[in-house]
Amino acid sequence: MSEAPPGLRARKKQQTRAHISEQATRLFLERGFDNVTIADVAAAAQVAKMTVTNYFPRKEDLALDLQEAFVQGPAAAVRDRAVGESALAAVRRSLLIAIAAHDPVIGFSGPAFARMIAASSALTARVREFHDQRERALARALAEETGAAPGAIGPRVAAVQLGGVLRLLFDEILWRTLDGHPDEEIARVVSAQAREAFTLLEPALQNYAIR
Amino acid sequence: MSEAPPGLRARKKQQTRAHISEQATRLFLERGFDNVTIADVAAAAQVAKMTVTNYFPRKEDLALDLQEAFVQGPAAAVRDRAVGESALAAVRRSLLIAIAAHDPVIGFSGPAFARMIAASSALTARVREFHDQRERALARALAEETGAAPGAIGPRVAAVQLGGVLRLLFDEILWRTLDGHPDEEIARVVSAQAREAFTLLEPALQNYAIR
DNA sequence: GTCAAACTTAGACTCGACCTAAAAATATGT
DNA sequence: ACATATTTTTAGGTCGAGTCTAAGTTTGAC
Repeated sequence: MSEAPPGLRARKKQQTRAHISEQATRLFLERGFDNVTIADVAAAAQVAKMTVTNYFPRKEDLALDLQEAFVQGPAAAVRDRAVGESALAAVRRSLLIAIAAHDPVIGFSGPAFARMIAASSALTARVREFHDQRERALARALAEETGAAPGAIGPRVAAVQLGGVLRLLFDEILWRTLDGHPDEEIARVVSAQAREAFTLLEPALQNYAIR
Repeated sequence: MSEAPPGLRARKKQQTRAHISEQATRLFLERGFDNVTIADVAAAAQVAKMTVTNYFPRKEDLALDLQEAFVQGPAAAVRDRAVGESALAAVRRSLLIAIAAHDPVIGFSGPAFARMIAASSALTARVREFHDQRERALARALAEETGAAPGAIGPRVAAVQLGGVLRLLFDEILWRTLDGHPDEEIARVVSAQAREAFTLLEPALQNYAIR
């Protein structure tokens, strides 16, 4: 059930899904999210409208495909932290690596993509929702890692702080991309901002969730 | 222009607006946000559909009328803080007062209202947007009060921390209301949680923005 | 009282989201 | 290889939010 060679049907599904996503992204970048209808996407991908909404229940999902990595990233960073490393240090380390790599997941998505998001309130709302889910995932991870009592406030306050700083820096990268700055420069500037921001959290979180 | 006795037209506008809002709220609480159409509201208020969307561009605005107080509250608390009081202390103080007063603005809105919000993803998304706007307003206030350089990261990190804790406690109140607990008990429990949460922020913010 | 501005109305339209029934494609058992 | 079952795709429709326009009505100013 879980194994076995993928099979024709499964392969075709992946193909169709990828094809629809590609066509959608192309159209969105060309014309802007709100100026492309689901029918347009279906026509470009040569499938029925229903097939598009079948693979992507919400239109926003057509444009934002990195959801999983985005939401689970920081929680995973905490779970995988080194011995002696605090949650703050783990999140900071993984963020600085992502910044240096110009990782699309944390906002390095190119000017066209940044414009697409900023121009659509539906998309910014969806991104906001992802930030929220990410913070919840982080809170769960922190609760498990610290063995906190269920419903305890500690992990949630820590998640608010770490997740909030990540959100703040994501916005910063997006904004600077919109402003036309090159990725190299943005990485330099935001890297410094990240260090500064996490330093401000250190008095509260320096010794939190050390493995 | 800004003064002069209100005038018949202005009074009627306020009246119409209030009347539509009342009818809408009544219907939403009776049947749930998603089970009431704008046409239903228009019919109940005996106006044209267009008049409803004229006063309330988004359907969610029909249900969430406390926006202004919600968004500006914490920023105002910071601006009005006492001499020698930190931003954290000011926000905490105003929150504890609001909790003791069972203030609807911070989540004491009754079980029916809480159910209405929780049941509608459109409404929870809008609430999330308000949290975001509130944090931005707070960041602006903190930047002004500390005389930070434009674009500085300090006030934004502080706003993330304070705004995040407020959001967390708002959710807590809503959740406990949904769970059927009486306001009195919720106020007691959340009051304690608030003190605990702000205490966790103290190492980072104890001396921030003291007037 | 007349006229201009502001507000309301009816009706149409687009689009996202949802549903259903049928058709097409693929997998499975003999 | 064939018949049958399951999954996926399709066509067509409904609903409701949001937007627009043109015409009607009310109010305020001169």
